[in-house]
Amino acid sequence: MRVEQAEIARRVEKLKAASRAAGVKLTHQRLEIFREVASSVEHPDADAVFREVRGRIPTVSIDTVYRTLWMLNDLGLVATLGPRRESVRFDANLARHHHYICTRCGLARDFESAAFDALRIPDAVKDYGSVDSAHIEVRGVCDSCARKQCEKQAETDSKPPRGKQRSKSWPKRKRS
Amino acid sequence: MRVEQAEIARRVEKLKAASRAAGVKLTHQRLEIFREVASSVEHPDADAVFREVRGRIPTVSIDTVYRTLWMLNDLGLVATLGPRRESVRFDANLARHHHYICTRCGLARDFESAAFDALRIPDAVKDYGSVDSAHIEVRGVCDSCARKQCEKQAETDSKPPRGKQRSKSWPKRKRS
DNA sequence: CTGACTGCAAACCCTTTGCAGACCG
DNA sequence: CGGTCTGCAAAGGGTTTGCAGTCAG
Repeated sequence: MRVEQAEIARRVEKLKAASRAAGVKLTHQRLEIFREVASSVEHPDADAVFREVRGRIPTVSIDTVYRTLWMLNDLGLVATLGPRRESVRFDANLARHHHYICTRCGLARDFESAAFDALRIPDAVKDYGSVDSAHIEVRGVCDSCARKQCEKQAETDSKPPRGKQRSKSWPKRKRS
Repeated sequence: MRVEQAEIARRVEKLKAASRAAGVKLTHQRLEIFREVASSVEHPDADAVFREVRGRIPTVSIDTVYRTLWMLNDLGLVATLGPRRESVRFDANLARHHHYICTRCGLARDFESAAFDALRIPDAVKDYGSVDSAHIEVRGVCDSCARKQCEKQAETDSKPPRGKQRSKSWPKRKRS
């Protein structure tokens, strides 16, 4: 699943304008990195972007991906997903939206909720500090993982799933 | 700010019951690690728990903290905060609640919203997979950081804050 | 007593940074 | 052409793991 061409083009235009305005150079690498985030609905992390972009520019380095992603973030062209810090995922959808996240594989998807958007943030929150954004985070197990779970259940069979097996159950991203 | 004694005691009882039920040993270290998460409202990460617990058990190692935290998570005695994976923060408040997070220092606080809890999750979400939980994540800059920002503004003075200064602006956690 | 648990140290991996050459504007 | 940007390599720093001794039950 990808974002529509028209929307991607619109986002790229915005990038061009912003680069000019900020006085940063719009290099081939930067354009492709942005294009990747802008056309994906997967909320890729740096490594995922890297793998994709490498298909088009075989010489890009992961460093450039990191640097560019943060630059885009500073320019306000992408947002980060997650509480912030380490292993962040990026998001070029700047419209108001919310996230569904699979706790097993990390899949992230957007959804909208007019009902929530109409809600007022409780006053108690303002005592903590300023409010820049508010969104819903729904967690669950995505269909794909649920299916795998069933298969695994079949082979593991009667063993009670008790503690201690975390590291193995979360697939780690690997640099290919 | 800490959780009340009575609530902590209740949580510890639950830990004891769960350990017995799961057949895992309730060691001194595990008890103190859990007690730390259970009495904090800071949503500490592994390192923060480590620093605190070390005050009471000078010989604990960070490894044990990690192992125990994930074990508690597997036992359902603590939840994780954030989309999951790496540099996760833990939370022993299992009641329905929401999070305020400072994008500058990472401070995390709970709040409640009956209005949100009454909302129904959009049907579109169910297409992605099962729904285990849903909560609001409000992001902003906490009062403490806002104050520091002002001071810094004073010395940096007239320089326009454009792009490229991210690494420096996010204080990194350090092991003491 | 004995298997589960701990601490140690080293391995892992993701992310960042210094630097010299490449390239955009 | 000059300053920015890139790729490389190495450092940095958080998290995980193998192992042998220790301790809860």
